[in-house]
Amino acid sequence: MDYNFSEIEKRWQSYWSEQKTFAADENSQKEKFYVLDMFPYPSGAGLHVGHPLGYIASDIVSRYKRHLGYNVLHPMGYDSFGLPAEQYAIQTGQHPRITTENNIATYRRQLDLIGFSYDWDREVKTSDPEYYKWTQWIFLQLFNSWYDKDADKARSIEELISIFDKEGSSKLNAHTDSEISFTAAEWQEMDEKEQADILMDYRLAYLSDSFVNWCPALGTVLANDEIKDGKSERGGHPVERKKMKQWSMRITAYAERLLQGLDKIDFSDALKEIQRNWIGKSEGASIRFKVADREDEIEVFTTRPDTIFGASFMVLAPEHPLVDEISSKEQSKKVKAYQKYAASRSERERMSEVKTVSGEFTGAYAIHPFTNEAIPIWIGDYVLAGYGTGAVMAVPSGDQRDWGFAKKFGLEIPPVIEGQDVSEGADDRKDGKIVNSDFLNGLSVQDAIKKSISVVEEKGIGKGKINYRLRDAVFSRQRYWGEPIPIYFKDGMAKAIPENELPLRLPEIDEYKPTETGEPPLARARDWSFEGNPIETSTMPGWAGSSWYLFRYMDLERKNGFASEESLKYWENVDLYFGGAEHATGHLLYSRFWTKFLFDSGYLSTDEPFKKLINQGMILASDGQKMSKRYGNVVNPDDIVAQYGADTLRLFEMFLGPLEQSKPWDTDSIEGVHRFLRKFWRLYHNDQNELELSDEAADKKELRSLHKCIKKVSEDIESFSFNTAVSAFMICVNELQDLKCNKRSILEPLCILLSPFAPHISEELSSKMGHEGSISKLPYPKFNEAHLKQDEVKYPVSFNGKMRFMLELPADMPKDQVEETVLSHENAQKWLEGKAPKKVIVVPGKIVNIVV
RNA sequence: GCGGAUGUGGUGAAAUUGGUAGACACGCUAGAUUUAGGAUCUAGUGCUUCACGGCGUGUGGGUUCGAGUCCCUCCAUCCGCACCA
Repeated sequence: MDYNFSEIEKRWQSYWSEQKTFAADENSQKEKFYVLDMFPYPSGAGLHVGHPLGYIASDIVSRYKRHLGYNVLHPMGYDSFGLPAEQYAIQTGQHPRITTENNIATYRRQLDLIGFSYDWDREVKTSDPEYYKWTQWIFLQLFNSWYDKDADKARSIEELISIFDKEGSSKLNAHTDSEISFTAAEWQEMDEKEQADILMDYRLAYLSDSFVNWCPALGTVLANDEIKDGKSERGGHPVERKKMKQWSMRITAYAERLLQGLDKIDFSDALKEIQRNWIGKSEGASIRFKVADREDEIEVFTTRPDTIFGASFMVLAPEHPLVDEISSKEQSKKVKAYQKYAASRSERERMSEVKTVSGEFTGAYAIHPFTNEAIPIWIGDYVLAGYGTGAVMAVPSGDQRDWGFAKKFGLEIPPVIEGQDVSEGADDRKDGKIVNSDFLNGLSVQDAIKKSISVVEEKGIGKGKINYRLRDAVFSRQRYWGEPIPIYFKDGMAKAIPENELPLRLPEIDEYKPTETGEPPLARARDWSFEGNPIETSTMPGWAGSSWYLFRYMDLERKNGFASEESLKYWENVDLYFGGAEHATGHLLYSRFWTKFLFDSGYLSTDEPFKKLINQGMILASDGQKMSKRYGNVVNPDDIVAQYGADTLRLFEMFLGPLEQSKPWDTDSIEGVHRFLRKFWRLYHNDQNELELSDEAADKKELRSLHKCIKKVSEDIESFSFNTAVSAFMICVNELQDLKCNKRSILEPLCILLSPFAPHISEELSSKMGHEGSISKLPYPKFNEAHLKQDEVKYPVSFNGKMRFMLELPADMPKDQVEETVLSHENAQKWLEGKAPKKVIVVPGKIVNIVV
C-alpha cells in the first residue's frame, strides 16, 4: 500500500505522547487560547462516532491556533461520578470505582486512536478524591456565604453574623427565605440552635424542608433539569412531588446576573433563549388583598397592575395555606373534595389536561383595595402553588385563563381598556386607553402600570416586583457514587467539616442500595461520623463536579487551592467551548452560577466560565435514528480507524455537514475523503512511492491554487465551517493534480495547512520533507492576496436576469468598454434579436446583465 | 399556545455585501486499464425536451436590471418551554 495510515498514525501518536508535543506552557509570554470540550461521562458502551464530532472540531481549532503562535490549553477529562456505574454496582456488586476505571481506560484508548492534541498531564476525573476535595471545598464556601442584594454579591456568613450582632436584621437587604426580623438584642438572646436555623435561611448552600422531585425507581431526588415530561431524564422513571429535608443551592440569588450575563457571552440565540426562558423573569407588582371579615391578606403577583379595576374575582392554588382557614362552612366540603381531586392528579395529568377548566368557590370574599367591593375567592388548579405567591387577582377581560374560568363559573368580565372585545375571549391588548378604572382612566397601558404601582406603594398594600421562574436547585442525591457532602450534625445543627479534613472520602460499603429503613447507601458505612457526630448521608448531584472543572485544568501543579492564583489569572476562562445543547439548563447554567460565586469570593478575575460556545449537532445512524445499543445501529470509531485511519475519520466527520447541524452517518461516502488523502499523498510521491519534490519556482496557477486554499481554509476555521474547509482542500488537490505540481514551495505550506485536520499524514510528509520535530511547531502559511489576482475575468452575460453565455475579458477593462464588447458579440446579437437593449448593467469583475 | 431553528438534485451538502443555483463529495451511467474483483483514470449526471428552449432553492405574493439570499403571507419538520398570572 502506498499510503500506510496505520503505521504512520501509530508512529506519530507515540511521538506526541513521548515528546509531550501538546503540553500547554506554564510560563508563557505568548497570548493564551483555551479550547475546551465538555468532558464525557465514561459509559460502559464506549465512544461511538457521534461523540468525537465536537472533539475533532475543537482539536482542529487548537492545532490551528498553535500554528498561529498562541499558547493553547486543550485538556480532557472525565465526569466520572454518576448513576450508570452505580446501577451496575447494585446489580453485580462490582465497586463503581472499578467499573469507572475500566470505562475510562476504554475511552482513553479510543480517544488516543483519533489523534487528539490533548495535554493529558492536566486530566481531571471528578471521582478522584484529589479532585472532589475541591468540589467539597467549594460547597463549604457556598455553605458559608449569603447574598447581599445591596452589594449584589455573595459575602461570608461571618460578616452576616456580625451584622446581626450589631444591628439585627432590619437594615439588611439579603436574598433569603427568612421572614423573621429581629433586633441586635433579640439576636444575641437567641440560643445557638435558633441562630443556626436563621442563618440556614441565608446560606447559599442550605438545608430546607421543601417539595422535591422524588424518583422512587432511582431512589433519589432530582433537580428540575433532570426531569423531562414528568419522568426522570435517566431511565424515564416516574417522578412524584414529595416534601423532604434536602440540600439546595440558592441559585435564585443569581437569577438577574445569570440573565444579564448572557448579553456579554457568545452562545447561540437558541441557547440563550432557553436560559432566559428557564430563568423566566417577569416584571410587575405584588399586591395584598384583604379578606372580608378577617385579618388575613392574600398577596398576589401580577404583570398587569394597570388592569386591577378589571379584577372581578381571585383564584388561589388548591394548596394555598389560606384555603382551609377562609373557606366558609357551607363550601368547606366541596373545597376539600376539590383539593383532594387536585392533589390526586399527577404532574403528567395536569400537563396533558391544560385546557380543562376546574375550580371551586371558597365562600369567602376579598375586598378590592380601590373599589372596596367584595369579590369572590375561588380555588383552581390553573393557579400554581410554586409560582409567584400561589394566588392571582383574576382579570378575565385581559387574561385568557381567567376568562375561561369566569365563563365556566359565570363570573363577571368587566372590560378596562378602550375597545376591548371580550365576547369570544380575553383581549390582552397593550394599546388603547384605560377605562372604568377611576384614577387610571385615560392613561396608556404603560403609564397606567407605573401609576398603579406608585399608588399601590403609597397605600402601603404592595410594591413593584420582579419575579423569576427559576427555582433553587436541589443538591442532595440519595446515592452512593457521588461526592459526599462535607457536613455533620451536632445537636440538630448542620456543621461544616473543617477544610483541613477534606477530602471527605467515600466510605466503603457492602451493598450500594438504600438501607432497609430507606436511608441513602452511605448510611451503610460502618463509621460514618465526625468526632462522634453523624455525617450527612446524601451525596452531590452530577453537576457539582462539572461546574468548576474548567478551572482545575488551568493548574498543572495542583498544589494550591482548586487552582493556583497565577494559573487562574493567566488562563482566565474558556475562549471556546464545544458541547451539546442538551446541557442548556443544567451544566451551562450551574457552572455559570458557580463561576459568579467564585468571582464574588475573590478567587476569579471573571464571572463567566465560557466566552464562546459552539453546540455541535448529533450524528444520527444511517436509519435516521439516534445511535444507540438499543437499536443496534452504533458505528464504532475503532472500526473506522482500523479500516481507513484516523485522518480519514477526522476529515469525514468534518465533511459530513455543518458542525452545528444534526446529520446522519453515511459510511459509504467516507470513501471520498479517503480517496482525497491518497491523492494528497501521491502529490508528494512518484509511481514508486518515493518522495519526489521539485525545487523549481511555482507558477502563477499553482500559487493561485495554494493561496485560494489558504484563504478559504483559514476563514472557514474562524467561522467553524469545517465542511467547506475540507472541500477547499479537495479542490486544491484536484487542481494541483491536474497541474502535475510537485513543487516544494507549494506542497510544504499545503501540508501545514492540512495538519490541523489530518495531523498524522501531515507529520509524516513534513518529516519526509526533512523537517525535524513536529509539524505543529511550524508557522502557519501566510496568505498573499496578490496571487489571487486574475488578468482575465469570465463574465457571465445575462439577458433579463437569465445567464446565456460566458465571455472572457481583461480584468481591468473599463465598464463602458465591457458593455460595448459584450453587445457587439455575436451571441449577444442572437439574444437581442435585432432590438436595442433597454438597459445594460455592468458590475466590474462580476456580471453583465442586459435588459431587453 | 409561546420562543428558537431548519426547508435547495437520488443522497450529504455549497453559494462573501442581492450578481453564473447545485461547488465538493456519495451514488449512478458510459469508457480506459485489469484474467476477474478491488484500486486508479477519463467523460457525463437538477427536472423536462429529439432539439431550440422551458422549468427549477417548502407555498403564495412583493421590492429589484437581477432574489436561495431582502420584505410580507402561509405550510411542513425538528428542538426548547408550556396554565408562569
